[in-house]
Amino acid sequence: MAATIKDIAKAAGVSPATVSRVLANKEGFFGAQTAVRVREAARQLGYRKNTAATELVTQRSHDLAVIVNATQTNFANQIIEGIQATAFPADLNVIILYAGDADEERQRRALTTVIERAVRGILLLSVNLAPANLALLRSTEIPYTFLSISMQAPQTPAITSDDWQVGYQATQYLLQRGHQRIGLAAVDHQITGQLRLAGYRQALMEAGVRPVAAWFQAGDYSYAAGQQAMQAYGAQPAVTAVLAGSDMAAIGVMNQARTLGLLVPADLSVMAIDGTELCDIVQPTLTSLTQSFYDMGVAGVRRLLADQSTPPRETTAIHVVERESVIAPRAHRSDI
Amino acid sequence: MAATIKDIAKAAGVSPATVSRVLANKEGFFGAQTAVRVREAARQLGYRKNTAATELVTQRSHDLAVIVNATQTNFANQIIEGIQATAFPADLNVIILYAGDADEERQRRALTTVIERAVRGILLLSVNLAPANLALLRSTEIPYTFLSISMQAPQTPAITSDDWQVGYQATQYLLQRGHQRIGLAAVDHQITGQLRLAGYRQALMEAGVRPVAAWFQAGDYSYAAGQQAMQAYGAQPAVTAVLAGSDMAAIGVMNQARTLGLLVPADLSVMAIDGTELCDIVQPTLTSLTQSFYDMGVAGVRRLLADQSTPPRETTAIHVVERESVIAPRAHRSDI
DNA sequence: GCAGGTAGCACAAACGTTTGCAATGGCTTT
DNA sequence: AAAGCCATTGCAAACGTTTGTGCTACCTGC
Repeated sequence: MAATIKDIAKAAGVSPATVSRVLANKEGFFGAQTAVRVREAARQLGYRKNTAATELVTQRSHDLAVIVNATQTNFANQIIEGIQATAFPADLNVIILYAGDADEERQRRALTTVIERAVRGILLLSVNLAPANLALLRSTEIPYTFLSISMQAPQTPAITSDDWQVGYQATQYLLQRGHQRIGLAAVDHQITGQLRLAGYRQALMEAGVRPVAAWFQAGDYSYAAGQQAMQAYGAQPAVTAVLAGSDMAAIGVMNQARTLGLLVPADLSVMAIDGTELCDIVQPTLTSLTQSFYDMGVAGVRRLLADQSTPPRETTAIHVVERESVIAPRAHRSDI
Repeated sequence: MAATIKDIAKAAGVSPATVSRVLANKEGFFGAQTAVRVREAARQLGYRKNTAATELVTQRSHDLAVIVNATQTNFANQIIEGIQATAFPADLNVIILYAGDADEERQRRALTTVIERAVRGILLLSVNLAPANLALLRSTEIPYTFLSISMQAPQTPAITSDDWQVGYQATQYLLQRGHQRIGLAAVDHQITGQLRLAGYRQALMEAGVRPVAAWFQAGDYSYAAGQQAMQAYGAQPAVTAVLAGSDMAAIGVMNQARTLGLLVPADLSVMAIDGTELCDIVQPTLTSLTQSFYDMGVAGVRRLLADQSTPPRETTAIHVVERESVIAPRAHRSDI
């Protein structure tokens, strides 16, 4: 039914080989008027290239796969934008697959789909791969890189923020605004959370503040985790500021604080980690430690295109964006 | 390098045909111990199926393509969840492509990518296809369906909410709460916005209210569009309630209202169309006309799997979810 | 003891494309 | 005028898989 290169060859009175060369624009391999005839025939017949056939013979795909976890991290779009923008000029098509963060089976299926397609590279977008699936990924020759979060296993290539610095710099900023009793909420026990916690503690220590265990409320970066953390701090919180693991978590903290009768930032300062557009649309707007998600996407594609010679771990820039949710604690304010 | 079924055939001492049948589990075509030998050899060699070869010979893909516009509509995830949940049991892999809503070239590229891959079906997720691209899509034999928004062209299959009812029911709800002067903000001039506007006007008329032109502020469903609409209503708005085209737009309206010194809902009620999780995390929480996005995804896949015999247009359920952002207007309240 | 059936497997064609190699013919160079 | 070159094209193999057809050996039932 669908027209093939042979049909065009017949219609244009040339061989399939020539048709292939014309359609692929292999300059210098065909005459000008031949090209015209071929292209016209192709148009007439409504020819569509058969990617499967091409990939079979060339042994090479033009696809770059992005695997995203389903629990929608709201910064995924920014990373994907960066990926697209970089892949496009390199003549790569970006295809995105959703895998459950929790569901190992769905992860496996997404993975095998792209592996069997022999894509050019795989970008894993804040997905925590089950060990078996990581092994599966490693067993192929397809280059891959984790984005935004890295795996525990040391040699897995990843492009992330420097999470230790994330914890450190955010905490430093809060200290600098006069806070001492600072909470850290809704970061997990994986490597990302551990590093942020370590940076946070270091910043406190350097400022001569002994971190108290209750200031740290672990969680999974979700809105609910933020709520729970705030609930744990209570209506008379020991802390004057809370650093939340994500924008969503920060909003959870804020809303729960309000429920407890606390005003943000008058009674409690809140700072978010991520800095997506959510920070701007929420009231009060959220001061954040902002990550360069777009750059992560760009760097991810670059790395897949370049050779794997680059060091496996790479970080992108972070910076503090001041908005409304952080002010000096009561004790430091003149209005007391 | 990569092992093929021929390698397995050699290793297991059978023909490639048998290997293929074993690996495809074509029951009754091979002996039990043969199967064991083949599978073991495949495991040993780290065999990965070559999808390109399979698709070439079977002339059939197991992929279902979803094309999403880049301007991230925050309900896309829900639709995709519905798609995944339905596609998974049908043994379909879901691959997602981003196309710009504005960028015709990116649209075309996403489209040709999936067309040349001969996917089983194409789901277009709130994307407004340029006419040339719609023609391209139509020129293939691949079934497709628009989701969430439909095209002007009458015969394009689509699964959406009944947008007339969206406008009608939301307005009715506001009327019922005592509002008369009701604004409609940030819906576009395309078919979706037109229908909502028509439903809105009908509801007003039935209640004996003559809609005033200035009550309607068109826009593109974005946060900024919401802000602009509210700016147009001004600090002494003629309306007592605003129905916004999306959750994001509603938040834009609310924030701008606050900037103008208006309290929501005390001074102005705001109602959102969509009802995503944003409505719950914002302060005050947003009363919404909620769409069944998950169901849209489900219905979309069903339609592609079933034959095209079903009517081209199909709608999913809508309902009002009451939250905090709508109360009776001042004039109706006892506290005046 | 034989016709007919069946289980298990191999052969080979086919899918649509790319590409190394060879062939052709015209032109330039000496 | 022979030799060489270049532009243009065709031939045919190859990519890895699926599947219709045919073959062999064994079994069943009479």
